[in-house]
Amino acid sequence: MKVAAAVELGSRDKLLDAAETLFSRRGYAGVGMSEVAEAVGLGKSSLFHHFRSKSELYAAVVGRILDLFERRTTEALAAGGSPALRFDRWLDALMDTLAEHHSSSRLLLRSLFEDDELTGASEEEQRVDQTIKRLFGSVATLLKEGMESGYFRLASIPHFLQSLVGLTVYHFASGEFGEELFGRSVFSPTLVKQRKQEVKALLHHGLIAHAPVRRSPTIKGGAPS
Amino acid sequence: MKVAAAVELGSRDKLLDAAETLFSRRGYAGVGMSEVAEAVGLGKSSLFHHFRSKSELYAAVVGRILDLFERRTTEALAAGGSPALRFDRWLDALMDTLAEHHSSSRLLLRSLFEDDELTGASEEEQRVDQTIKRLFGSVATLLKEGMESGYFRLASIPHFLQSLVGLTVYHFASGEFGEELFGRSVFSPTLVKQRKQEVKALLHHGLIAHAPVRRSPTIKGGAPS
DNA sequence: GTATTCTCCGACCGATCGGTCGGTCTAATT
DNA sequence: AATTAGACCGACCGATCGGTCGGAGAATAC
Repeated sequence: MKVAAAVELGSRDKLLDAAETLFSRRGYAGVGMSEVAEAVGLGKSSLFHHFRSKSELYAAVVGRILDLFERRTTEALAAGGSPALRFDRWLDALMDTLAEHHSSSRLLLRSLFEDDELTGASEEEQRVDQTIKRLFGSVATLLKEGMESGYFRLASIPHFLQSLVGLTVYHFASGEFGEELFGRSVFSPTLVKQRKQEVKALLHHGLIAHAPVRRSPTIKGGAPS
Repeated sequence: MKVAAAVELGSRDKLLDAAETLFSRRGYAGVGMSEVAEAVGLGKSSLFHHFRSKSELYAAVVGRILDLFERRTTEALAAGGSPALRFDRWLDALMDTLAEHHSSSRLLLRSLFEDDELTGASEEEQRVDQTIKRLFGSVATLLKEGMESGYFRLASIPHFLQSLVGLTVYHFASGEFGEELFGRSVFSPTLVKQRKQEVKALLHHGLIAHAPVRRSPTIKGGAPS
């Protein structure tokens, strides 16, 4: 049985890693099974030894990163504190995870907005759907508590959720376009830190100034191109 | 010569329409040329009569909706007024266009976050890139003016742009997931109106309450599922 | 020692991929 | 009437698609 030193990944995990990168970049249909196998130096038949079908491989990839997000979310929410504190901790955890796991944003975005990448029938795919629901459900609960406690403005919770996804996941998924817009990778440490600040500032103050502008924030970046 | 009544679309336009729907749903790699042709009752060879290659077809589809967005943006910005007024008009135009043109959001999102859907070499694809740059450039200019005039809070313009895309384009691209979250299609008139209000409220006040909550907005929707 | 299990592979399958080719039919030009 | 040009199609091309099959090689179990 498995004794395996921690440093050396098994073939299965290497395949998952390679598939994750490829699927995140080109989507389900854009990646071939032989391509995934070759990426880790295996034959296509060996890939089919570890995963029975392409859809199973994809579901495994998505399931893995979804589990990661759920774990981080649970951690951030489980540790106590006011809704304000827990929300802030969750937002940090979310953006840290998106930032450190480069392919996660695109994979997540794809599974949110591509309806029929998978048929949605197989067991593992249903598990993916359920995980997403649970994830959004626990954040929704947090938002509700935050509103009841007066920390959040009263607003539509579904819209709130959509806004949070749009503000965070999309940004890290914007890849080359984002890189051109900012002049550096969206994953660069300074830019990640900036994004956190900008999102939090937006959530706190909006983007439209009220009355006299009191704060004198550092103004960064100009028009693109 | 073309006399063609306005009601009957030429084969080329019908192909573009069909391709737009299919590409928006399943992406470049996920759509076959024969599928596009069959969708309008033509043979594959006839499709290749109108478009020399698949990438040319895709570029034509994306170029067409991008031109629409540029036209609407130019209209909204050209009509005079304060930066505040012009921004508000542009935001309305953007979301109206996203709402009425169902496939546009996904197509736009894909061209923003899928780097290598196309090779990026052919002329038409470069034109797409340039249109995107021009579009974002003119909005960036507006934001800059708005900040100088004191209407907008001072913030990073690239981040501001990313936030706007995330708040608007993603929402309309969220398809089935959005439908499940809200209990109705994100394109339904009431939901479109709601989204406009929510986005504007977010831009004006953020999502975090300050001191005593003054406004008493209609609270809509609860936790999903 | 042998049986079992795991991992991997080469060869192959039918189907579909993007794309080509030769040709037909129709309508406008001359 | 003859020619041209555009729209369209069936048949076909080589390549690649997801997936199968039988077996090789090494390790573990008994």
